[in-house]
Amino acid sequence: MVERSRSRRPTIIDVAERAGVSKSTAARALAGSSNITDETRERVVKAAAAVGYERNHLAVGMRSGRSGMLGLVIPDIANPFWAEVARGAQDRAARAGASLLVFSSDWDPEAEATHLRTLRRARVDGAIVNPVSDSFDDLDRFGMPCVFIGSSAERYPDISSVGSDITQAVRLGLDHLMSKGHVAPALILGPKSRLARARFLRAVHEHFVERDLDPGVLAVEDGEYTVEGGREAMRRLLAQPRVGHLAVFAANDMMALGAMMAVRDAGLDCPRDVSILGFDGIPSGEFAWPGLTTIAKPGRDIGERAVEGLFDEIEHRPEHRRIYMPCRLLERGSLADLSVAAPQRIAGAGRN
Amino acid sequence: MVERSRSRRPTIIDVAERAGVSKSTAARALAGSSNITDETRERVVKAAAAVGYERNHLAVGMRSGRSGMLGLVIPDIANPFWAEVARGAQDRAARAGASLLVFSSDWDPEAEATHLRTLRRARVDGAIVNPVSDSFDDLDRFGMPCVFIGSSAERYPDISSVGSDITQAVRLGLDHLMSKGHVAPALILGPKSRLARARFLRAVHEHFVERDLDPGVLAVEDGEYTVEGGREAMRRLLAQPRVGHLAVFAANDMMALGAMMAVRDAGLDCPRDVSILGFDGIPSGEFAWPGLTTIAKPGRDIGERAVEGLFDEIEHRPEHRRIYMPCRLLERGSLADLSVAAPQRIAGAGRN
DNA sequence: AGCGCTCGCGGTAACGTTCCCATGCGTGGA
DNA sequence: TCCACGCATGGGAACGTTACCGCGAGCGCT
Repeated sequence: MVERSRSRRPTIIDVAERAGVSKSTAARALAGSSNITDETRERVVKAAAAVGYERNHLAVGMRSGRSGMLGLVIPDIANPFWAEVARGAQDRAARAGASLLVFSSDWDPEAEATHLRTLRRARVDGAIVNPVSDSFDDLDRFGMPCVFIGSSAERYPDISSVGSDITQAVRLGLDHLMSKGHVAPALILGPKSRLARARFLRAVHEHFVERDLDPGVLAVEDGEYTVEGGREAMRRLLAQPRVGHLAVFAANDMMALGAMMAVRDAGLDCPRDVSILGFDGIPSGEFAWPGLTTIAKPGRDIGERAVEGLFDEIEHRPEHRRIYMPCRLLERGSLADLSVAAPQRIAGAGRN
Repeated sequence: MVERSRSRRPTIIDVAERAGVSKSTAARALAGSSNITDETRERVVKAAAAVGYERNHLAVGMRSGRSGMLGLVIPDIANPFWAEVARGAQDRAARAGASLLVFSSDWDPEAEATHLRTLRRARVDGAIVNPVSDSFDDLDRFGMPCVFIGSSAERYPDISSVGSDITQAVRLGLDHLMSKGHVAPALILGPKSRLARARFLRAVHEHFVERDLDPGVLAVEDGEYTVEGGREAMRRLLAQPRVGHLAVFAANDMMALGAMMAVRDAGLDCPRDVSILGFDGIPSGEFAWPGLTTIAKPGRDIGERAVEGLFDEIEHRPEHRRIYMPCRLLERGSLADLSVAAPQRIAGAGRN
């Protein structure tokens, strides 16, 4: 049974005294390292258990310069994608015996700066950051080993980063759309200021050019990365004159769900009249009706790889690698199959 | 401009030297405390800015016994409800200048114990825990100020806790159901082992008894707190003979969404044939079709209050309070209104 | 048998901070 | 004019840990 003093947490000195050795010996025994008699080690370990000793990581950190803590600064932990990233990072860190300090920046550069300062003061060994601003000059604001997550990381060639492979994801999506007979999907994209938008668009263009198709014919609508943004974008799309079935590739699941609402608002049916493909893989897509077919980003894997990259950075193995994690297709019900079901419907579909 | 040494982070001694004072004076100046000439203080502050000094919280923690960090152990940060709790806790902690160490236990008591040990070693000032097991004996495993979250906290009278007010939530739900003409809803509850289930059921009974109704007539199905659990429970419910419209009150939104799927699987329509009321307020409910009417738990508020309670605990203001946060109704589209549309249907409704 | 090496252990310094106490100077009152 | 008090500052210890160095004993090799 553990004797727990009411007043003070036991230190290694308490352990040493109880074991009848010096604190150096006790430390060595507990570190499991070299030059210790098995008998002495056992005595120390027993004493440690008896007094309920638990190594003080603050003191260890002070002495070694390693706190065993990592920072994670993401836009919002309550956002399902970022929660997945956090979960992956947390699991990977825990497996390496590290802890994770989590902060949400709410897409606010000032909050981000505050949190980074807090992390530096806490002497975290390094930080994983999704930079909220697409452009900021002063990389000194980090002042510790860092790994970036997301597309905006591209702007900082000196910092290694982990993100999803947007190019692969877009190709996956377009191929799937084509396999279902949707040759020229409309695009619902994010704000022009965001780097991810350019990446998405570039991938679409490449894919079309490779197939000798003209990407110029594609309708494009921009919006905020929100349900409302997608809803409005879809409204504008539906207001345009068109022939036949309408297929939409949204750059974000929230927008896709918003688009789905707009379709319903307009008295149309998804997937009968409009097909919608999302991008993210958030859980809500599963419960929508129809289920949202989407390209899922591997949020958890991204978090894990970011931690691994951060360890590399901390150990001064500066691979400075830019890692793009592959995405995968989540096929649910929001895409009509124009290719097989009813060829005659292709002509007649979407009479509106 | 900040001079940042390649090698070493500046300490208070660097600041003191640059300002031409002793480290005691520098510390006093930076602490903003007593007995310092304005001129000296200014010189120190300038020197600190010049060398880019940032107080080492590890050292502060060692010296003061306060690390400025709090622990949060929840089942799964990737679960939307817990992510909300984490967000609230994080914001409240940040407002008090504290950082949050987040861990996911995955409903595994062993993982929970490991994380608590890690938190103790990190010398967090306290921890917020959702105890995964409904019963565990050894409260010593905490060994630091603690606040519990959730129903299972009820078993530990010595530890203050924060949770949602299940009684109020159930009444709110039942009142709303009755106002829509659903007098005897079927219940989809969690596993019998969970304390929350008993709380829920007790609240239902009280509510019925107060109205001189017999709670014995209510159909009850149990299941895991998952989509699949809800789906199966609903399947069993639909297999029972019944007359008229079926109303269901699920103890959890995931189960409610699963139930909605089962309704669709059976070729029925929600809310035309079956009304479903959920409990949690997860975002996915908004995107389901129809939108899930539900009782929303104030996850964020719970996280905030838990941190406040933890501060009380740390400051030895042992209020030992049991706080129940009120829930609110989120009205969407999954409930049929039998009271106005077709009064004659009420007679036939919910006889089962 | 003697020398040297290895091994087990103890002592001490150092990490960066804050707090307590001492010191010295200036000022006001008797 | 002298003493006492207050205030700004400096010096040192302590928080708990680990790394380094040194010492003594034992053992093996020449």
